[in-house]
Amino acid sequence: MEVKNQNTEQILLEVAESLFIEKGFAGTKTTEIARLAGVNHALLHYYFRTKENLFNCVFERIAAQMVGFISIAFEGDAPFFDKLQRAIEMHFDGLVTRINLPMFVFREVIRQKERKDYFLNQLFPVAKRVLARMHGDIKREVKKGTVRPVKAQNVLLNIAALNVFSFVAAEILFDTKDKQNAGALKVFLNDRKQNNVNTIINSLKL
Amino acid sequence: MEVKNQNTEQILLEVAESLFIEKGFAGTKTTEIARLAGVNHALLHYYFRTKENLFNCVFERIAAQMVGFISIAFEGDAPFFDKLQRAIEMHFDGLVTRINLPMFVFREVIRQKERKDYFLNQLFPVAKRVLARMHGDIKREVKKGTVRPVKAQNVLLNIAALNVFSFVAAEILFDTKDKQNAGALKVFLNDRKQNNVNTIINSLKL
DNA sequence: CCCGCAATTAACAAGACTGTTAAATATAAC
DNA sequence: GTTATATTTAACAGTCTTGTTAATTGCGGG
Repeated sequence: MEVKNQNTEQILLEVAESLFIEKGFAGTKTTEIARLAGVNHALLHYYFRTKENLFNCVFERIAAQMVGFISIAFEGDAPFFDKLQRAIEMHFDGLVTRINLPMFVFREVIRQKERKDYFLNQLFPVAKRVLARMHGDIKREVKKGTVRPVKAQNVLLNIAALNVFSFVAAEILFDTKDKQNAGALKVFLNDRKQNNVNTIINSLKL
Repeated sequence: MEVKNQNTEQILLEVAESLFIEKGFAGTKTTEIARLAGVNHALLHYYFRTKENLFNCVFERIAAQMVGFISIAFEGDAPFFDKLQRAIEMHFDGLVTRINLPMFVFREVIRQKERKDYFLNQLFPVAKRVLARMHGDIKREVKKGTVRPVKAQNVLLNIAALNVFSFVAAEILFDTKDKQNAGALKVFLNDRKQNNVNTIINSLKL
């Protein structure tokens, strides 16, 4: 008999997370979660009562991570374009570690209004702070004549679009689970990271 | 008794399409498709044999549409930036009519390797032609010193990223089904369209 | 050692879901 | 009108899935 006490709950959460991310809510079966976690499937209900409940636990963890990626550093008073480059690269690198999180969040956020509201409520304070800071920076640079007059909101969306889409494209163009493609994938992502920084900065420069 | 002969198959296809798009493959039940189509659920199997089969029919129709959006016009010899603007706007407008298609395709393409291969095989010839033409144009402009040296592939991905993400963001920020938001949604999308054109063009201009 | 509680298990219940079948009905051809 | 064929229906079978329950095991405190 193996030792499984203590952290059965954690194991279930981890397996559930990876399955939910891969297959979505409807595509994931609680029996499979239990099987892969190596525990009796009644235990899943013992700890989490319902599938929906378990999913919410998983979703909250992931939403927190996603929001974390977005809180791109915009503090300090380094030159504007340096800060911008650093922010884009940090956001991009954050996504590298969890390639398929954006897809997951989009898919599941759209599925249910409460989930969307929850996500947006997590997101808003963070986004607001970043936007405020970026807005100030842009205003200053515009006055100096070094940056085009643009809405901070659009810059933020552009960064998110270019970065996130790079990973969605990667998932479609490569088989991200197939280790054989690791090299080509890495080259592709590096090229995209460089491109995203350049595209944003060049689109702003005057 | 209502008259339902003739186009039962079409009705099923249409209902199936809207449900599959909304809820994904696993989230859609054949019984619900039949119920919403107002036909006996055995008919669904009579016409399409299996759920998988029905889904494939739906998917092929949608993949064709998606690829159509991508075949952004790059013919003729108008000035480069005019062609670029037109292409971005056409792609964007194509998506407006089917806001939630990109999400659907991404979600389902990732789910199954054969589906991904099918989609890529549809996509490649179109993308190749667009890329070849764009590559020629960029080369010419670079020689003239009017455009930065960039890979056509990256420009294409940037356009797709900015446009597609605008709709994903719209789906998250607004309730696209709620008619009440129609006004705000329209404003948001128009702003994004303008932004996407400007961002791409300014990022290329020298 | 034993009491009480948490963790675990097997068995089961109820319903959902996909797909089949055999019979009934409509339709078109002759 | 009869026959052949396409369409439609109700009923059902089998499996999958979620969730419950009651019994069992393990374990720490007294």
